[in-house]
Amino acid sequence: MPELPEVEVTRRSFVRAIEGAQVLAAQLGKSLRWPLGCEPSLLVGRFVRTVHRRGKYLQIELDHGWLLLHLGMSGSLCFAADLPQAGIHDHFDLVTSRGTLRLNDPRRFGAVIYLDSLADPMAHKLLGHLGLEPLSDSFGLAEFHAGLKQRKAAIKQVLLAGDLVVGVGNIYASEALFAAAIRPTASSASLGRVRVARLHAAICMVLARALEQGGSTLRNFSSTDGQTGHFQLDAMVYGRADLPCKVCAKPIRMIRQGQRSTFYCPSCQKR
DNA sequence: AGAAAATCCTGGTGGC
DNA sequence: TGCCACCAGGATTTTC
Repeated sequence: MPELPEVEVTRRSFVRAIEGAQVLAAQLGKSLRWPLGCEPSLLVGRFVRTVHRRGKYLQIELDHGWLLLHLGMSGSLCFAADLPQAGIHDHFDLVTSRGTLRLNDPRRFGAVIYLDSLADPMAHKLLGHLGLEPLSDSFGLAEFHAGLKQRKAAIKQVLLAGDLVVGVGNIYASEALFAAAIRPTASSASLGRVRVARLHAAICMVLARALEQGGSTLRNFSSTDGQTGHFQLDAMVYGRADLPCKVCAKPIRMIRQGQRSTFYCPSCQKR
């Protein structure tokens, strides 16, 4: 399932190729999470300026308007000159002069949304509340600490919520907390400066490493050129319930927090 | 009111 | 083999 590193890997894999392309056609398959917001034919003739990313959202900047794109939990994009006829799970094609950008999304939790040029894409309700970008300079330790202090929920759930820091999904939340030796159930506000600094560094490290490695692929993520990532090979705790901790050999524990599974080592992450 | 918890969407997978 | 519970990200709704 695409998390931030996967989304960034996807973006990088086609941004250069699609910049400057002119839209020749747009086709919608089955409906996604939300309606596109315009007739697909409205996009024809427009030019692609570039592709940005905010959190797990990709923003295709056109010469007139924007396409906001989310991969949900099973979405993937491919961009190629020659694509076979759309398959059962292909739900959006943006045919351009440089190739076709295709969204494949079996579970259809993903979305493609058109915003007209008057809209400020950052002000859109889906983006407006998003937190700091963990891979950018804006992810400051002081700001992160201040945000953590005003939330009482379990640290794992604060990370997951996305309104303080984006892109730390279920996998990376468990991994970052392990790397920082912090128990996922610890109250966010209870974390002192030293542990917050450790967590901050861990989030940066875990995401940067996943990005270097081409994103994680717990199921079937692949970037648009078909390269698959391999983060799952190095997961320290995620998906390893009852298996020995790679550091201390005690069994990894799985618990549920807010309907989500969390993995941690009770010995390495004592509080 | 604001924070936290529950719910919902879909389809692949694994257990029986 | 067929059925069914389960799981996932995150917006939305409900509860506290």
